[in-house]
Amino acid sequence: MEISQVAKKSGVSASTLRFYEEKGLISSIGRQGIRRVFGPNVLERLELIALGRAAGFSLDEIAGILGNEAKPEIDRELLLRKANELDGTIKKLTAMRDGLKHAAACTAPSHLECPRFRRLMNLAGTGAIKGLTTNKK
Amino acid sequence: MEISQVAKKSGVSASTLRFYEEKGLISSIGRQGIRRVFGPNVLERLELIALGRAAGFSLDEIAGILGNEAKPEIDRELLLRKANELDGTIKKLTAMRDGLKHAAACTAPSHLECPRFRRLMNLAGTGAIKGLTTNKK
DNA sequence: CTACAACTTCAAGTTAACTTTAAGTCAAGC
DNA sequence: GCTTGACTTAAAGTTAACTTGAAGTTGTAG
Repeated sequence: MEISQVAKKSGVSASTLRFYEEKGLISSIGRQGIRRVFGPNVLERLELIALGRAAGFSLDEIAGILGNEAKPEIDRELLLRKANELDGTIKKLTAMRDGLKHAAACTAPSHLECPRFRRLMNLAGTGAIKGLTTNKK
Repeated sequence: MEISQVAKKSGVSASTLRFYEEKGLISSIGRQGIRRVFGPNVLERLELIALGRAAGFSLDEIAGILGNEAKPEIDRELLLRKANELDGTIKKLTAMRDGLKHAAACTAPSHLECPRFRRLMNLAGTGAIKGLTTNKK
């Protein structure tokens, strides 16, 4: 497959594919003239990368995890650690969500006068809720 | 208070405080010579900013929400929208976590042969799980 | 044969939220 | 009166994950 085929099938743009190759995340099976040729397993690999990204791994981490073997064996302990990390994130976000919902419904004249909102502010201020972002767009 | 006092009390570094001021997120009450002087309500303001960040607002969004009034009144509908957004994020992360936990425990010889792991990969690949990041460090 | 779309490389640009650096100001202590 | 340390500004640097741009190459359709 040519790069545009891979792009179309995977939903990953050609420039990103080149970027991923440069980073060692994927590799082409060879060249036809100057053009990259990819094997079909690159699609699986791209799904693994997407999975890793969704789980919160950086590209560098993913490169380390997947290695350069065709059939990567992923460390189960690592998965568990990441699952637990996600668990913590989920708990914090849940506290956040509940606090926001309350604040939206609260009858206090100002949010600043709502004790629950204050608690939430305090939580956020102390950094108890940290390391969370939702991407732009 | 001088900037270092605010930094110490809030846990926000002096350079960040200047940066926030430049962005219009906070403001000093005046100057003593060349040095900024902050009023006590800047601390509350910083907590609100931290709360907003934790909820996934960008600094620009927060600036828009808080305005430049001393006692900001925050749009309840906006809070609710953000709460719902968080709800979606939580659901995705939960699916993710469960998938990872399963994959870690799964007895299939390779993750690639576990149907549940494949489903997870597919989810991530289609972008059903998207717009999520956990910050570095 | 020639045009053209799709590829190629390499370098530089983008965004967010800061941090770092260089050069300067200023009040206080010795 | 000089040093010190905490402040000041403005500009440049940082990081991640890409995207964009410029300039060149190639297979194919007409």
